[in-house]
Amino acid sequence: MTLEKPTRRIAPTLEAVAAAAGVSRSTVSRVVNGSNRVSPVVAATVLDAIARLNYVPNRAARSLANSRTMAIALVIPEDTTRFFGDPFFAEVVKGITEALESSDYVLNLLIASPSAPSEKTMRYLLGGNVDGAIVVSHHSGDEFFTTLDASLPVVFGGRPFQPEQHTNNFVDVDNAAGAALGTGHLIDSGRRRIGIVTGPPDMQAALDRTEGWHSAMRAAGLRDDLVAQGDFTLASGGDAMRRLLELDPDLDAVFVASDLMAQGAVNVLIEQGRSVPRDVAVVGFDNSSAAINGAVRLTTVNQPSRQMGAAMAGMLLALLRGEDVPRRRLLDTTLVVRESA
Amino acid sequence: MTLEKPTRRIAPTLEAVAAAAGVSRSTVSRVVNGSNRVSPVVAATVLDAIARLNYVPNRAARSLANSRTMAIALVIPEDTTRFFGDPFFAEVVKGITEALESSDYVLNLLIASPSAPSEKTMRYLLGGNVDGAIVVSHHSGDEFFTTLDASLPVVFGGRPFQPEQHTNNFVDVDNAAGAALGTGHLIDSGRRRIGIVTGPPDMQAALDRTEGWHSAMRAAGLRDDLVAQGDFTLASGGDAMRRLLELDPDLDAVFVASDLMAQGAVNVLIEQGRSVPRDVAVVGFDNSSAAINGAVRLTTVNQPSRQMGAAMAGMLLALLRGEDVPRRRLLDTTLVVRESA
DNA sequence: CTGAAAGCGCTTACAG
DNA sequence: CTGAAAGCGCTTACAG
Repeated sequence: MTLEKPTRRIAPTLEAVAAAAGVSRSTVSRVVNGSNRVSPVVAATVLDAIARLNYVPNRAARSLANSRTMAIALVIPEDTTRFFGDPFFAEVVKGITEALESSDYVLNLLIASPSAPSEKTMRYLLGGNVDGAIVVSHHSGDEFFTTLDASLPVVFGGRPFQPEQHTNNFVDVDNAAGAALGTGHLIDSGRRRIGIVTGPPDMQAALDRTEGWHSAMRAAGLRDDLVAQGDFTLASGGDAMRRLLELDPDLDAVFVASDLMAQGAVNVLIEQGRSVPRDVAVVGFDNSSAAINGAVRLTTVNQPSRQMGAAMAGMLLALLRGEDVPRRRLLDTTLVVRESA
Repeated sequence: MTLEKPTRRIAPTLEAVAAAAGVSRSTVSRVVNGSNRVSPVVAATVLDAIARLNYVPNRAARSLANSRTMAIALVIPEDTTRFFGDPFFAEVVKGITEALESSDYVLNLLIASPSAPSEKTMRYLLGGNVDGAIVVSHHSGDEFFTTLDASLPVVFGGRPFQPEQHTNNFVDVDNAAGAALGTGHLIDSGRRRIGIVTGPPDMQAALDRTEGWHSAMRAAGLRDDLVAQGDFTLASGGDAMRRLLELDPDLDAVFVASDLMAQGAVNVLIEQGRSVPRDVAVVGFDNSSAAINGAVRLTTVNQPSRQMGAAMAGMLLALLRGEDVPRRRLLDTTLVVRESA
């Protein structure tokens, strides 16, 4: 396909290709779909005709005939600003789109409400408009999505809150282990009064990270009572930091459950005249661009966000191919040491 | 549609509804499509059957029959991380999705290369897979998109670089006027040595903002030679700021063509021991969340990003309805004064 | 206002 | 390996 000036000329059909190649529609269909039950010579003739006519199969017709849409929904049960405002998700989306680029699937963007999906969203997902779905940023209370896999192949970005007796496919990191890793770095560097800024309790990853902090603290014989809740936004990180400072002005470190929140926390620390990391050391989570964009470059727990996105898409693609794939995939976290701790 | 447990039951067809209602398929089709050529009583019966069977029309069949896809492409000719990394775009996307929520259209995400679209992208766009497209973050050199409107209704987010004799539909602000507004604020507050951090020269908005700065400076009789180029990323803003400081260590203000870059510039200023705004005043552009997320809250030129997104979607929807709408829409910028200037 | 019928552009058993 | 034919689930003139 050369980059000629686009025109609204009538698109050639399978029929036209068949006529041009002097074969039946069945045969053209077979070569288009890569069937091997076509003789090489005939296939070559057909391919030639396709190129000559610049034939592109009609998706709707194809979809109607074989009931496959070649579309995947990217479901984001989250406020857009919140979701796209976090560079971690930008990387995940990038991984997904890259992995899909070489496939024939297209991505349908479905922004759903954090609480419950709209009727339009439900109808769309259940109405056979997509072959599968990737759900990112899942919150508890949204059982619609966790039971959606009864109707559709679904992969979650991050282990979702699951109804009893139900498990979903997902790609994630071991959040508890990652949090323990980050907290351990603070402990190892001699910090003793270590607080945490958590994520929202309706997200599994937030809960797991909090738990990792608790266990690392207890294992080191340190008090794990300095807790303030955030919601994964920058502003909430600052607010939580303020509360921690009130709870204990003598704290010497804080583990923050996301880099964006950590950036907010660092801003507040500086604002209140504390030096980072001298007075207060800060460890973030994600290793997104938020970790290097702020006033202080953050030491943080790395999540391979891009690969996670690619893994989500890869898992879904395998599912759609009917392959029997491992239903959960945990990637590794690592510690990235920079200035903040 | 109640939130019952999704199952892979065979979806009821138009045919089934017709049988249940005791009418022809034509009639059911008419009530589904809101035709008024149906008697009220019959319509009621049909509606009842539709509700009872939980009927949802098959998109593919519909699309095949009337060659409308009810899908819109959101084309992003930009690196994902870059695009989604800028909160300004997050707001625009939010405006678009909100405006589309009440329509029957779905949004297909098309991430294209900044240089040239992939063959897959071109085929998709020209292959009748969408009814229209919204192109955001357009760069020069990409004539494919600016000539795409010969085949498809297209709306640009931001006035695109246009080939000669060609104009595109777009929604934008008057970038030059906005930049002059921001620069004027610096001048009015007594600053005299005012630099600029520009956006990339392959984007029209960047060029226009630079021009607005030039004209405001010249109108005030000030030297407009303190220029450093960025690319709308945070890091580039910092780099450009460093260069400006080398060009003239005595500069007392800088107009930065985006908040994200301004955030980077502020970081560098602080790092180099300059107080903002005392030593150097900074005015950004966008009034995105980047303006309030950094170490210093930015004075900035507000773009109504959410409304811009909504306007893009609205314009495209009108075009798809066949309405004769104004092909370009300029929204107003305003100055938002905070701490940085 | 309503229905019978053709048609949208593919895929897929079924024969051969 | 190849083709004729039915069928996917809708819409839309065309009659009446």
